[in-house]
Amino acid sequence: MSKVRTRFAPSPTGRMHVGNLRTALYAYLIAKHDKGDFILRIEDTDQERYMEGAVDIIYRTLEKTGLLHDEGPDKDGGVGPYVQSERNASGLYLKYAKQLIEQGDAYYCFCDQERLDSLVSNINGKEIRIYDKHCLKLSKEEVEAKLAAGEPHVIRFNMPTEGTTTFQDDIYGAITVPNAELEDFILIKTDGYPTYNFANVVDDHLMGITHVVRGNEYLSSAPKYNRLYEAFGWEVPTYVHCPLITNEEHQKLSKRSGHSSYEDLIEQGFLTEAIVNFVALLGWSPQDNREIYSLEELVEAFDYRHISKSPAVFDMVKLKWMNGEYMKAMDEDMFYEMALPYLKQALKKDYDLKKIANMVKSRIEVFTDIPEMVDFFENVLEYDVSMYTHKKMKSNAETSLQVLQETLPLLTAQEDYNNDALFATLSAYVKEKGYKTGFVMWPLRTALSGKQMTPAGATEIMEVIGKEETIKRIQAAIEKLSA
RNA sequence: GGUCUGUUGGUCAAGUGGUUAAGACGCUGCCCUCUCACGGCAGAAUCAGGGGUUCGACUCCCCUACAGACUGCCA
Repeated sequence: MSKVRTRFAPSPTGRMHVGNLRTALYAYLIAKHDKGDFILRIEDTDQERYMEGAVDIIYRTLEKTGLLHDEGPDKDGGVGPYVQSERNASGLYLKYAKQLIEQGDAYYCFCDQERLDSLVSNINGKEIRIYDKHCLKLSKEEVEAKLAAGEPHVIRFNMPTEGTTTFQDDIYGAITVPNAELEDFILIKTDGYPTYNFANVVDDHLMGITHVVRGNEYLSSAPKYNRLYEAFGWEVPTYVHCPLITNEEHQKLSKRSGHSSYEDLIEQGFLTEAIVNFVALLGWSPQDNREIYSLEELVEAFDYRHISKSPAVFDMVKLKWMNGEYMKAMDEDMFYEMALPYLKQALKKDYDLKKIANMVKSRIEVFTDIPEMVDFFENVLEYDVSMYTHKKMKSNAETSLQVLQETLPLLTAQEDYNNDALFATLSAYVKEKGYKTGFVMWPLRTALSGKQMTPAGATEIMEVIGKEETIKRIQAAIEKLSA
């Protein structure tokens, strides 16, 4: 059994879509689970869609997610170059295409756009175009003459019009398609670049790829690759098609849906580890019931035969939950460091931010939750007096006013403003009066925050904002309640 | 329209002829509690429909329905 070699072959057209990320992840896991090689190949044959900087995004994303490649443009493994435009520059694809022409498996096509458009038929509002093998009928002399005259042309594969082609996918099983459906697809474009269909097959073979991992959207076109492999007499690799990831409407994730790319998710406050973990479980599940997996653990547990066939909805709610799990499990210092920018967004004064970070740690799901959760430390926003009424605490505006008036002197006399000391003082008051703790704490917390809920209790808030500010806020609340 | 693929609770899913049909997210309720969150406990909710095959089908076959993908000189 030869060493497993998988590849991730993205096109540099923009940010990395989560579907792509998962494909990369699965390719990586399949290779690494068997101690194989994971190869990065850049498929930049589409000059129109090529985006400056997109290659860097690919490198950066793989680096950050830990999907480190063993071979690639920056790591020669002996089967390079690993960038298709560079491979094309050496005439590689043309050479193979010409071989096919000589064998009669491919032919030059000089049809222009106008003629191609005349082949379009409209069925139920959809444009269907089937090439009619027009140029296959050209004589060798005619072809030579057109070539010599420099006429624009493409090279097409000569597909049989009858019979069927079957290919084997390790997830979906045998898939058979009528050859008439396969069409004479283009191998080499007018601009001299190979199409994805062609470059893919040639490169996968030349690079010794054993498992081709790709999205399910290629499933129906896969049989045409078999024809190509057959024509070349090459061994067909193992195919692993991954189920689609869809949005809530069960449609293929689009770039417009907001949660589509890895970088978008990072900007939305998610952690890389959580994204990788989550995406791994979309279309694959481990043998046990565990859900939290590090990349290393995924490598260990991953068995691609358990990849499912049906599409999976990308559920932001569950991603958030998982992200929250990672947040809670995170080392305090690390969390503090990552939360800092978000804390500073809302907090300008001098606080013990480390303390606030810890308050928030078990309460947020994404970093972007932070600012609005802590903004009350900075100052109390306008709130309604009805907030003092709490059924369970048995408090209302009147009782609250009384509690605030009675505790104000205690808090004024209090020197030690740490949480425990404050709580002890107030507890003594509660006990003396025979109240319930919440009956006293609710109005205090409300007065201090103006919020229905806060990431800290009344005394913790006092500790953070200090005596002066505490007194000030309680006085303001008394005034508000007296009015 | 054609081709291909899929269909277990709202979502992710386990399940491969005999199960009380796991688990997770979310939801609801309760407990804990200086609010919320965390944590703990409990609960509601699923095999698309119809035919077969079989002693027995979520599991195998067929049909229907629905959904999605593809149908580019894009990948």
